[in-house]
Amino acid sequence: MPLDPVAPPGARTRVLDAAEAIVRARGVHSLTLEGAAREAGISKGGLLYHFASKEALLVALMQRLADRIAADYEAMLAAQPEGPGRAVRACLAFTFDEPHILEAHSRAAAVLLAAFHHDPALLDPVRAFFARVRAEAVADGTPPGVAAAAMMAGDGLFMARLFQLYEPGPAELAALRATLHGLLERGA
Amino acid sequence: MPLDPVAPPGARTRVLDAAEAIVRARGVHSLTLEGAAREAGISKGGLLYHFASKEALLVALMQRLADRIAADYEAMLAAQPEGPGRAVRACLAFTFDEPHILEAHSRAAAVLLAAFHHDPALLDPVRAFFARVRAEAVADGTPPGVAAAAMMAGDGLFMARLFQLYEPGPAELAALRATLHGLLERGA
DNA sequence: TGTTCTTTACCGTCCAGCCGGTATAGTGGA
DNA sequence: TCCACTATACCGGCTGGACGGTAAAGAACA
Repeated sequence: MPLDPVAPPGARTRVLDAAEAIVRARGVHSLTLEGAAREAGISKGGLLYHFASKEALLVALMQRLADRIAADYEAMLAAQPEGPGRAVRACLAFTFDEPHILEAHSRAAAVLLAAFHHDPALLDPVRAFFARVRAEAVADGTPPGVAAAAMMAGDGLFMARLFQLYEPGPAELAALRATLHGLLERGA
Repeated sequence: MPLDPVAPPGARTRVLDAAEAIVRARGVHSLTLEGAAREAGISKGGLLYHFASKEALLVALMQRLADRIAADYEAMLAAQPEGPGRAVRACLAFTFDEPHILEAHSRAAAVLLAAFHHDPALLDPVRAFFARVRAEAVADGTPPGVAAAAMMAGDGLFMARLFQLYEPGPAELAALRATLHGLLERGA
């Protein structure tokens, strides 16, 4: 039974997409079950058939996000040659070298915010991801200061976008990328 | 008629403090007018006398936060010798060299989150602050990549703490600080 | 006919904002 | 100095709406 590659998404997926879109477009506080259901072209009761509670919906959203992040990072990591700094290089690639990741980031931000608002514990998968990457960077042989600087700069950029605090232009972005790579190669 | 230097704070201030404390301790969603009023030792009606709406309360909270941030930064800036990299050095001092600022950061995080949740536009004062610091760093003569790296790393650390994603140990923190200062002095 | 999915209608709770009222401290005559 | 009036600060009950969640009845399909 081959899967139709362009099968229309099921109600469950549509609900997740809708919830994500709402949070992204109109903020955390406007995510309601009724709104998400409407956006997904389903009734509220229908939504609650798939997600027993709002929390369950957010957990599922968070799970999907964590899976996607992990998969993306895995791909970045695989593309990096082995050797010191590998994990950090993967992070930098994550931040600078994949346009479609920017889009993913923006959606991640929405989910992150919604989850944190509902219950900080929902971020546990993300915490686990960070712990893993940070541990890899150490095991990697990257000097701690360098690893921290490069990865946190990426996080800072992410936060700036999350709260729409500022958006660096292409030139600044390129300079930042060069500086961080220089730091990593120089090793201090 | 000299002002008593240790006069008990007025109701208005108590309400702001209470609201801040609630958001910080129990999250954005548990901030209610009634709760904030109770915590401040006042009735809900009394609170609404001082703040016409919940939004007004959040605006005031945000304003207070922005003022404090600006004042702290001003102090850091004044303490730095003139010359290239001054603004960035002030940012680093802000991030690493003032223990009491850490405390302030933690409170800032709560307010920031609450404000963003209610209405992203409430962050405008913070956006203005970032714009100013970023402009100063450029006018300063700091190479763009270096300025971006140093400041964004600080922001990343802030975000990690905001969402409790991770907390670097003292050694990592020291290494990070040294790396960023090295970067700044080297100028690339 | 049974299972899966979906709808409609409804309940209970929570909370922002409203409003009528109270008390205390001025203020301005007379 | 007494009185009438007003402003400031605060109280606490109420209500209307929003929203999470429930329940029971159908549609689609095997």
